[in-house]
Amino acid sequence: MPIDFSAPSLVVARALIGASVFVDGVGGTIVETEAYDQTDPASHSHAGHTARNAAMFGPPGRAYIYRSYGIHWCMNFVCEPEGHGAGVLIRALEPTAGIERMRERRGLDALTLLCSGPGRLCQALAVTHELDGMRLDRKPFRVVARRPDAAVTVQAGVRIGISKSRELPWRFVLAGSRYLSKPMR
DNA sequence: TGTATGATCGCCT
DNA sequence: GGCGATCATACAG
Repeated sequence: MPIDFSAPSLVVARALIGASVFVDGVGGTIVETEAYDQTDPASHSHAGHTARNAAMFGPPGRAYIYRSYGIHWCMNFVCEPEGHGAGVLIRALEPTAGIERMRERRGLDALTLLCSGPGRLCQALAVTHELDGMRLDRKPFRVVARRPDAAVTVQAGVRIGISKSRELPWRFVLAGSRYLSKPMR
């Protein structure tokens, strides 16, 4: 069953734990996500439509990619019906495919540092603004839902690196994963 | 193991 | 002019 990206970002963020994402065949299992939507002061979409966040207000099932701190790229999957300004930030992967290419791009050997953080995983998967607004069901993307019978334990907690709406438990992780950007407290 | 800092882009006030 | 949905490095204890 494909993932229903027209669902609320909280539902999609939870459903994505244990799913997989690949860009040109390089990627792995999603182990950490965060939900954002227009009601949320921490979201880029909160203040409305701008050139940067346009993809968030477009159709669901596409990528929203933005530059973070002027240096890194971060990738979201757009959710909810078109115009709602919601998305899920992909924060960490467990690498499973194209690991040598990730190592070259990251200049690192340590498996746990290749994709454990939103900026790191974009560098490892060569994600840039060129993919902003692109459909997730077309090349170069491939998103594979977790198996319905998969035994995954999803843990919820507060999001990382934000100053507004800090208390909302909108971060989701695969319990016990070694590949998180930070351990769940 | 932790705290501090610089890099540097786009949007906002 | 200020501030991030970050990360790597430098240093202290």
